[in-house]
Amino acid sequence: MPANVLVAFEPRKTPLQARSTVTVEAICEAAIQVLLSHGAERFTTTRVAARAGVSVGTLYQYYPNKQSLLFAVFEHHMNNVVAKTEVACARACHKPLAEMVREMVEAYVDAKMERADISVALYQVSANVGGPALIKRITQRSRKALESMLQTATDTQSPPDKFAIDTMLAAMAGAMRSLLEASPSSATIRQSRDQLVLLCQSYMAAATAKSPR
Amino acid sequence: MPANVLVAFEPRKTPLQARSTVTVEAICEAAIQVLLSHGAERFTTTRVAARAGVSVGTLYQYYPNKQSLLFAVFEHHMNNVVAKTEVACARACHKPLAEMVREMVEAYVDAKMERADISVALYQVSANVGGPALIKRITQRSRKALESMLQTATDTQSPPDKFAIDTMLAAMAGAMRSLLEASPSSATIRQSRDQLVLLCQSYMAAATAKSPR
DNA sequence: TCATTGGATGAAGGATTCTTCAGGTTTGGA
DNA sequence: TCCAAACCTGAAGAATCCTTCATCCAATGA
Repeated sequence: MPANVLVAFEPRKTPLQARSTVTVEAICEAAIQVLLSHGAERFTTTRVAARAGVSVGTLYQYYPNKQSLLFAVFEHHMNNVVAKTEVACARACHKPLAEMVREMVEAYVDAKMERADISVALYQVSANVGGPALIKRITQRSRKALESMLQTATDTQSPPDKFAIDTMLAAMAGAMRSLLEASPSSATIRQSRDQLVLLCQSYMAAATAKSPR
Repeated sequence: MPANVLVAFEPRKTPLQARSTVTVEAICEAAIQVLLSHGAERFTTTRVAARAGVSVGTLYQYYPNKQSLLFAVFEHHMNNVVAKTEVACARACHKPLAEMVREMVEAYVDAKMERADISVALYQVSANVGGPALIKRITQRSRKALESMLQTATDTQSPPDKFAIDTMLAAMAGAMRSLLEASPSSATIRQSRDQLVLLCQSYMAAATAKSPR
């Protein structure tokens, strides 16, 4: 029951005045910082509030519990990444397969890297905050975007199927995680990104090459 | 400082009599069960002891703290998986590249699946228990085994480099995780395993095809 | 047989943490 | 200006948890 899992994390109330908007953003940002500096184990609502420069009570005015705060940060980050991936997919339609894949992978890597600190921090949390349920949703969105794009490839008749796409998405996530957790130099990032592009390109080509030609 | 991180998790004393060996194994097994049924957040030494049918004090006789228990289970599982992968690598020497990769990937998937419950349970924990440090060690071992194997491929001159191998390992881990967390049917497992084989084969071929021919 | 070492017990101290709520402050419109 | 709504505060209740240690039981070998 993914739905039931997720409703428990809904925010308590939405900020109306400008003041509270600032507060909520400060809380989210503080949450990330606390996650990074103290780890998930010692992630405390009190600590978050202190770092955000507000009192605990304020935090609980917007998030019914600790998990909902974590979930909000998690969801926000994931939505941001998928959104950028979707844009890349839309932009890459009607091109050769290899080019499509490259643009999509690069967009994904860049989106993750844009706030590498958040990405890293959230790995500690995803499992304990309805992560799987959310990841399922996100994967579906990504798959749809990819399917639409791949159907318009100029050099393939039968695009890779659902399973191939899901496998690729999971592989990308894994490679990305390993990269992020190594706190890489920008040179390493470029190199790994190229490797990931190659991986996805060759897999997609192989998953396509079965029937046509 | 991976070394300093890891020493803090060393067990307190090793069981000598048969009785205590049973106890320690019961504790480890109970740890997994508690992890699965209660989640990492509510993973408690008291709960583990209760499930193992011993008292908390007994637990602390063998593990200096909660983390060291988790770490022991984690390490044991990882070592088991790498070991089986290494065996597969050794067995697959002096064969064509594609066959090598297939045997190795299948061994990896099978090893993970053998105790899928443990694999799943540990995802919740790896980040908070010196996981990254251990994973680095494990990755190095795996990489070495793969490098040795790939050098003996009968149909390639220049095997894939360090970066390609690491990328593949990370991708495999990611795909595996996604598979495990979906609590798949045995049909799905076979299918995903084949996809993963194809992914690794095509990537390794592509990473090789650069210079030679 | 019996002393010695290994093994097991579980109540309780010490420390955190989550969350609430009664009461104060600020904002924005009438 | 003034008031209602939005916001903020932070001490404290309630609930866990981690870990220790004084004490007892079991095994082993001399």
